[in-house]
Amino acid sequence: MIKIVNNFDLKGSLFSGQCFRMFENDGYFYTIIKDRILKIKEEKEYYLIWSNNEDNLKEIVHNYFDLNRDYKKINKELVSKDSFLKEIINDKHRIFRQDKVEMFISYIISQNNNVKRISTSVNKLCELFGKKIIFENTEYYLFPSLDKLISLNIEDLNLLKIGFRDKYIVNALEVLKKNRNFLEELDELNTYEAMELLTSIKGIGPKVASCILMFGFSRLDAYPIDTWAKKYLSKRYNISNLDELKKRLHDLYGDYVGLAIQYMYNYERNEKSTIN
DNA sequence: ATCCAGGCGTTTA
DNA sequence: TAAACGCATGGA
Repeated sequence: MIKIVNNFDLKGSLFSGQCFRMFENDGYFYTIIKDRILKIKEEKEYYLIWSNNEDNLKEIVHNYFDLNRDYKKINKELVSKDSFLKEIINDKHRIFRQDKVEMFISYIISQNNNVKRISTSVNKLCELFGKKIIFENTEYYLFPSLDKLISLNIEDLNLLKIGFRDKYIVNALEVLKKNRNFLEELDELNTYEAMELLTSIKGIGPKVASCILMFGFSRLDAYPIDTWAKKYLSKRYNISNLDELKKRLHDLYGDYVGLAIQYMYNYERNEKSTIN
């Protein structure tokens, strides 16, 4: 068991819709970092964390939850540029640094979909094709390995019941099959170039590409504008020309435009909160 | 029953 | 070239 300081909003960040394999059970939060199952207990001043592999766990957890970044400072900067953000920013929200392959696949599934069903589908993918792990007498399934993923065909993916998205995944996996280092190489590009490359893949549009970069590559200058963020933005801007709006947002918020948009998303989605 | 969900690709006017 | 439309599925 390790202890980390409770100075961020684990629950809110976990269930904000950025990750899909989290759950809460019997007073504990669970999430999975690659091959490690995390079981987390929230206490007043600390989070207590157990895992099937606790080697170097503290560092891995700090990295995953992005605890080394000074969000308070960034937020102060954002508010100084746009006082409207004051009522919607959250100094305790964190953008997790998740697995690139997992984000690549998960956010293709996310399109025209809701968080609950995305979660069900991603978990199903893991149960069908991922490695089983036993932790504290309970079974968990890891996200499938790259080898396993690129071996999957359309019939395999049909089992997920994700409709038209299955063929997009097969197509995207073709890219990884041709170049297993595609995502690592993508990390060498700037966000604009990475967007261009990702959206050149059939089935990956600007929204999905932004989320992959934001949550898999920690690019806070991406533009994850979904239906919720649009609802917020439509109150202040004419969103009929999305590219023009993105330019204005970047001018306003700079390299943290994605984080600013994330606050809008959280605010709008939580306001309507129907546990979706 | 109709609408919508962390949209995208294709067709149409 | 922008707007409209179809797409699979399931929950509200």
